[in-house]
Amino acid sequence: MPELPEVETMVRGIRPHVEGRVVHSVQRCRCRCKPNLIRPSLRQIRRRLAGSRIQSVHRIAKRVVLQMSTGDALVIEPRMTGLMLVSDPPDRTHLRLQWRFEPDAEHSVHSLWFWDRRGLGTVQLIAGDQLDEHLGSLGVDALQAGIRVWTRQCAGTQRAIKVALLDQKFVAGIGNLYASEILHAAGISPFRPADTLNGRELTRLKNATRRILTTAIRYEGSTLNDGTYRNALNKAGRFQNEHRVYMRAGRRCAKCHRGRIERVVQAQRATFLCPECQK
DNA sequence: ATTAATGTTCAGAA
DNA sequence: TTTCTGAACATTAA
Repeated sequence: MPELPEVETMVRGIRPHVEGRVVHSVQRCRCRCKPNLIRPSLRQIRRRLAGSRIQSVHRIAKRVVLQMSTGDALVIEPRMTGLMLVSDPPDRTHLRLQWRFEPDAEHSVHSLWFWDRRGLGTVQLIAGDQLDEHLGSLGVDALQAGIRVWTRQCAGTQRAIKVALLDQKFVAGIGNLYASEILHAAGISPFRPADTLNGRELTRLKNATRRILTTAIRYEGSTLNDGTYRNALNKAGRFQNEHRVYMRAGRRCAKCHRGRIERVVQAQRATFLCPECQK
């Protein structure tokens, strides 16, 4: 679930509690932790983090980045079910990592937590000069992408536009849920080869992307039926109530009132669309 | 009681 | 070079 709006909500939620804080200690929680959770070793992370200050908190695509005063960056990748929390977690058994802060008169929160039910998420400490290399060839952030970027990227691939939207090198931050919602809002069929979109459609795609993502941020993301996604205070998001196609197969299209929403599979992922108003 | 489905990323194959 | 496939893991629904 954590796509761009959910990760942005995490960042905004933890920022006031963690910016400026000095890390006192880093604890691995008592759940069985997978070997690929953290890099480098916990010992090295402790050595390089302890006593250093969190300078700022950013979102880069679907990652949370804690910029440390030492120049190091802590890059958290929630993947499927990871959460950043400053309050009680959904359950204790899936807590993975805890950062304790030095006591501070201006802050009531004393810990930051990484919680992850499925355990696919990662936490990596990256030296400052290696951050760009670590993030690799991420595309332009979906909220920043202008018509020039959309035009260039779409011209560069024949893949179905829905499949391209999931490629973080194409444009960064969109995941499976928002890809369907964006294409529906833009009135573009998910099957269209990206390089067949005309200028008018590219403009609609750019505008729909910004509108859907900013609205989803305002609603603090989507919490699906499994209830996994939560904001930093363990509260559910509200954008799931605004979905027009995602998980709505068989229901009438709320936009054109003609078609019924269909579920198809593209690149082994579910795609939802209205065959009447997406062309 | 198996099997399918679910959000993401990446390595390796086609 | 680009695109596709399966695996990493946990949980729920059918």
